[in-house]
Amino acid sequence: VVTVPLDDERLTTVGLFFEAHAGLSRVSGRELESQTGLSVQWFEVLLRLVRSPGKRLRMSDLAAQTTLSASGLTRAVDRMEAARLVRREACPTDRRSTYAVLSDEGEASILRAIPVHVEHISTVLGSVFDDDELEVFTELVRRLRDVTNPLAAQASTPEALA
Amino acid sequence: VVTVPLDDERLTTVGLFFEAHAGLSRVSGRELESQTGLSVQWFEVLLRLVRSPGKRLRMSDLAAQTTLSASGLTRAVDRMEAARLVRREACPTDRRSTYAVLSDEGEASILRAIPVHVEHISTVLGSVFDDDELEVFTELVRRLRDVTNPLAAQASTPEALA
DNA sequence: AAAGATTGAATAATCAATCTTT
DNA sequence: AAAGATTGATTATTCAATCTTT
Repeated sequence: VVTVPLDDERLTTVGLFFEAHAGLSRVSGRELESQTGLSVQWFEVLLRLVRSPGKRLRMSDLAAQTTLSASGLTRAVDRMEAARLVRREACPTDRRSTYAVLSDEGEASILRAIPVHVEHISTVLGSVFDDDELEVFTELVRRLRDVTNPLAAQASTPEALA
Repeated sequence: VVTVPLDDERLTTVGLFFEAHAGLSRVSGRELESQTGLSVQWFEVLLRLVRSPGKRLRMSDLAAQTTLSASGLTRAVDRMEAARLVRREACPTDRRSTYAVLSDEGEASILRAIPVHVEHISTVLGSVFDDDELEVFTELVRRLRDVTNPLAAQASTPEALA
């Protein structure tokens, strides 16, 4: 008798979710990298910065909004600074903090990359969902995000950007 | 005039999806690791094996079914073999192939871990979705998975398991 | 003491090259 | 030549420890 649920429904949901992520991540990462020279990670960072007031964000806030840890972000910003996409600036009001600031090159780069990426994911999502389904999917994913990743959720609320 | 869509709806969908994945992965990874000593990756591998006929899978098939690349899987199986959770066995019909085979310890380990993990993700999913929503979500995610990760999709069809 | 950021050391992931078998 | 698997070398990620500022 099988007493362990090898095929529990929620286990399946999570498994599919992880597989979908791995697939989408691989596919859109390849596309993005070949078309724009940006990795998914750099794209994420630059996108956060270009959307932020003053095109800057403190290192710790940027880490909270991406998939990177604090030290992971430090290293990533090192490399992006070497590539002239961002620069570091001291925070005048709290000398513990450092701002990552989008450079002109970084801005040009992300503004070039966004349409390419949007075009690609539109094709993918368009081939999977119709408009209503996309709306439902987005809403359900948003709720899952709010619960599992409250830091990211907080970063995108209007108050947090004030 | 802003000509680049910084807030395209599908870009938001994908962003939320990635944030949700990062959150769920972190949260359930921590829980799984602390409760069972298995990383998400090892859990995935063991789960695939325990579900497979003969509790074994060729290295290349196992790689296709997980988030690991071929060489990534080789390294992971090295470590899991050292931990006595799996062993390698030669394939009698094709000497290029190697089977990764679940050991008794590996089986005990995954059978212990599954209920813990199911319990945890049930709590999370249960706090986000009601039953109908979970069903809708699962179906939409499945379709996204089928398109973006056809290898994983293929692995779970009945024919592929025959 | 705690927050913010960084670093060193260890661990893991990836790419191309390699080896064997088909 | 191509498939299957592995290895070496490089790169990236993580953890704990460190340093400065609050």
